[in-house]
Amino acid sequence: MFNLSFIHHVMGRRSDHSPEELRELLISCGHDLMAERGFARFSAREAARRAGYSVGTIYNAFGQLDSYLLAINSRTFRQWSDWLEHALETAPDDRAGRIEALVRAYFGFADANRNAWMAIYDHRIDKSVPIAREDEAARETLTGIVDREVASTLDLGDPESTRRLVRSLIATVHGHCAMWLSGSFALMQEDDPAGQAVERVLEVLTHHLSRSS
Amino acid sequence: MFNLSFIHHVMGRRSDHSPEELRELLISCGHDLMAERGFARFSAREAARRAGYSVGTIYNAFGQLDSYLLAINSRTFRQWSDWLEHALETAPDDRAGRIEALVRAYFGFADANRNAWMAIYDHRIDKSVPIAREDEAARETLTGIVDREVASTLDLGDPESTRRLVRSLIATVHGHCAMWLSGSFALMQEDDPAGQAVERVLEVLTHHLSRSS
DNA sequence: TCACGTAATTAAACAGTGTTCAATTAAAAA
DNA sequence: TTTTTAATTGAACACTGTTTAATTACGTGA
Repeated sequence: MFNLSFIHHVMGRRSDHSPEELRELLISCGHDLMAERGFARFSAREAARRAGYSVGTIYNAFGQLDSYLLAINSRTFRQWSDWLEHALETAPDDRAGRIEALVRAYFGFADANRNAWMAIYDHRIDKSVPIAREDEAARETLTGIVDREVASTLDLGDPESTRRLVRSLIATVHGHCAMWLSGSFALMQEDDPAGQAVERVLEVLTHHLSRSS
Repeated sequence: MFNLSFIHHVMGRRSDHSPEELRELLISCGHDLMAERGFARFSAREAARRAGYSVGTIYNAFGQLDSYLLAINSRTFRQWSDWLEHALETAPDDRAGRIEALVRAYFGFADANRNAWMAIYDHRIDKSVPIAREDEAARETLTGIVDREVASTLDLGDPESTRRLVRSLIATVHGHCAMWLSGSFALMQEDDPAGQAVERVLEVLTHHLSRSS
């Protein structure tokens, strides 16, 4: 008969990666692929291939594709938080200066990581997908930074009001950033969307400062 | 031989639809499909099937898929503009009242047409795709409405400054709306994002009104 | 009326995708 | 060493978008 021994399959339990290492490896390769291709052209097969595994391994490690994508985006969230913290370290000491640094860093990260950043919002998950504790934490860390910064600038009587305002300001900045990267602002011939966002945020903050004093 | 005459193909030029009618039919079916499935699960094959044609006809009529999707989203833009105009007709006569009506209608349309509305932002086109004049017009009509309303409320000396502010306010409202429909606000326990957007817009407008008077 | 050329329409082919699953095999346990 | 367990695979399935050769309805000219 024919000799088919040259078809060599590496399978079975492998000791070269522990379960945690494997997840880490897959997330790392997936994140790289997401960064260079973007969400629409992301491929689980290709991500697994780059990690030296096949598709099934992703389903093994994450259960479903959505959980894998969630984990990839969580990595982006953590990088984003680090980026913001780093920018705040070298920010001027006055209130407006720190807020401006924060907003510009928000834009800066999105600009420097367009595909990965947009993937966060491209990935729509419905409620049936369980969100791991660590994925939730990665997202909360980001809003936590903004919470902290705004709270040190602005102290409304009710902490709940401050919380709502912070969310609203995040949405404001997000809107500018999203429309910028989607090209809507280019059509509108606005060349400094970050600057506009900074102005809006400061206007709103001064409005609430004068009200609360 | 076998009698295969029961396999009946309807092809060639068909007189039941003029080119314009065909485009209209495809856009209509595509828009319906987009509304019920959303961008991620949209299928050109299925859209063509519903129109009674096959995929190739879409490529015939629109050249490339991106142009077809652009046309579908343009329909959403026109419906959106109509929705806003209609809301403004029954709005209170004072300035703040009209602005609030506008913002709430912005949210109202997005809420009532979630999939179609999100598809506008889900569809990323690169610069190589030519944008038809009518597609551009559909988008300009929407910003035109906001331009008009804000201009009647606020008259900064420089018309260019007003234009930039209007874009920024659109981004502000868009940010709130996008984060709302993506579920980010639900996680943040904000139950009236439209109200928050209205407040931010009015705060910014009053700030600029007091500056210019 | 009939043939001809044009243009609309199709099915099929191609290279991908996500998802599932039986088969395989490496490693751990007995 | 044998048995059990669990990780890994490739193939199968039903879909995508995109391109293209083949088909055929239609308008036109003779």
